[in-house]
Amino acid sequence: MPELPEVETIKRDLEKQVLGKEICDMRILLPRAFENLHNTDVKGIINQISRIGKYLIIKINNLSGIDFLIVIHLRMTGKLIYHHSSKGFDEKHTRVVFLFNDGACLIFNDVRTFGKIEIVPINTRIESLKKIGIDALSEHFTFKLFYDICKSKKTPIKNLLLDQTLIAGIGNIYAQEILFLSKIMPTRPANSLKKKEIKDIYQNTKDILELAIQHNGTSISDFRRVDDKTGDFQNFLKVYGKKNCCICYADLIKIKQAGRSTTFCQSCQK
DNA sequence: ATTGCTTCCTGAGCGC
DNA sequence: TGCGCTCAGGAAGCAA
Repeated sequence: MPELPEVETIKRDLEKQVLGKEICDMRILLPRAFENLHNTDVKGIINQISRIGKYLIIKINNLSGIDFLIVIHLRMTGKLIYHHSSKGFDEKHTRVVFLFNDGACLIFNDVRTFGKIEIVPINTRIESLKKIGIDALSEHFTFKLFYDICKSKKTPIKNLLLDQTLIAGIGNIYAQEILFLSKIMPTRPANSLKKKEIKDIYQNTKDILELAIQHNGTSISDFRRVDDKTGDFQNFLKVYGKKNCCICYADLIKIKQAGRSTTFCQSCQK
């Protein structure tokens, strides 16, 4: 599932593949893939691609009207695939197709249909980004800020890491990896953590997200890059989907937290 | 204010 | 082979 490193990988791929290209039309196969579909007149040149948390933001320079943004959240199974032709690709689970004036296209494919696209004129409030917290790789995400967030919440540290209104970008895979590397039990109330422990979690968050980006993300099941290739970081995971601890070989414990599975080592994580 | 449960959705994997 | 069941989970919406 695309978390910060996967979305960043897609962002970088898109910068190489579609930056400067002109969108001339859009095919909608699943209308509910859109958050608020007011304007279907999606035409213009892609002149900037950015990311905040797990959101991808594509800025369009509209030649005959107001510039706008295409804001995309891939959720569980969403993919953006570039295809050199607007024909001949696998139509299964294709929800939206952005057509370029050179005949190529960008396909939004999404098996479980949880992904969302929002198209908004520039300088308007983006509904989906309204409540989002600070990006985990932003320079403004400082240790002091993270320390204060932890000290102000008694929720389990894993739930805190997953709360996008506090810190944006961490999902279920990386939250577990961060806590394993930090040797912290995912169930620990955030405000019970010592300064050194918070420091470790903070540093591991930055380190693992950056390392995962270097490996083009984690392809557990559905994640694919824009050219349909997989990332590599699944080969470096230490707890997610594992049965035994890679340090002490003990059986890993699996529990549910906030409706999502958590795997951890009872003896290595305190 | 805060926390936690339910809902959306499809395919993979499993036991029989 | 095929059926029915469980599981995967991000975030909105709602309830406590």
